[in-house]
Amino acid sequence: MPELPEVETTVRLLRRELVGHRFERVSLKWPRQCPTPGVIRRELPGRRVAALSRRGKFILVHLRPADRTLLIHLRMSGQLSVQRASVPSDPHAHTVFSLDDGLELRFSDTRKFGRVYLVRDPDEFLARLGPEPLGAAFNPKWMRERFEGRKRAIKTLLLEQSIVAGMGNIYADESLFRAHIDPRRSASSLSSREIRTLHSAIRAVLEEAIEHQGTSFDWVYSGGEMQSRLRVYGRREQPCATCGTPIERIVVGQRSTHLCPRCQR
DNA sequence: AACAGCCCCTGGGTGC
DNA sequence: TGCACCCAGGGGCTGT
Repeated sequence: MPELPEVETTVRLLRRELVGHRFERVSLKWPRQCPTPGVIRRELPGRRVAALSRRGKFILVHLRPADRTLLIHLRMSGQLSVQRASVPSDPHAHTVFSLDDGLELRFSDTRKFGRVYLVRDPDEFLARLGPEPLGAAFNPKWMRERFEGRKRAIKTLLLEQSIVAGMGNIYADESLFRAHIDPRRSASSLSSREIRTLHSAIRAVLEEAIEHQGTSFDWVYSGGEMQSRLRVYGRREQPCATCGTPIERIVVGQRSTHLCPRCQR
């Protein structure tokens, strides 16, 4: 699913249900979902959930003892839920964590792109991620430095997790619309003023999306209301809310891209 | 280093 | 109705 706002929403919901519970067993039915199955089976049982957090699009399950951390990436279609073990499991729940009190943490993932890791040092594991877009380290100066000399489309760079952690296709399109910038523009062509505008737009869009619990789409993620506030994503041929020009859908860097050809330059 | 292109998967939608 | 084809929110890997 899931970009930063949807992952953040997931973390907030799971936090209430998971903190304090103890892992008892792990069932791994799709080997590629977990690159180190032996480590997880050996090290996870007996540990309790101390806290949950998010870094980019990764979910971090902090444990006690604290020398291991469970990391989950939902990729395209992953969903996490906490259920009673007696509730029938859905056929795509390839990874199931049995908890105390008869509960299960289920990782459903239709497209099987999601990943689960148990690591010693999450900071090291996530070292290549860029700054959090809502944190102080993500600022116009950082953006300007990263865009310098980069000829690729600005949209493509916004999707690079080493530049800004957690951006995805929906919110990249929405941010560029709100900044009035054409997603095909070379990153190095942006003026300082445009970078400042884009920086503000990214923050505003993500904050609004978190406030509305993210965007619900298809069968992958539900619960959010942000889809009704999107201005370009998924609105091909519908009139731009600002000028009435039909929204265009093009391909940039092999990703579907939505823009208003009149408002974005 | 930067970048284009391919690949991993499944299932829903569309057009013939 | 059946079926081939296209499409998808992510990201890692390859070769140039």
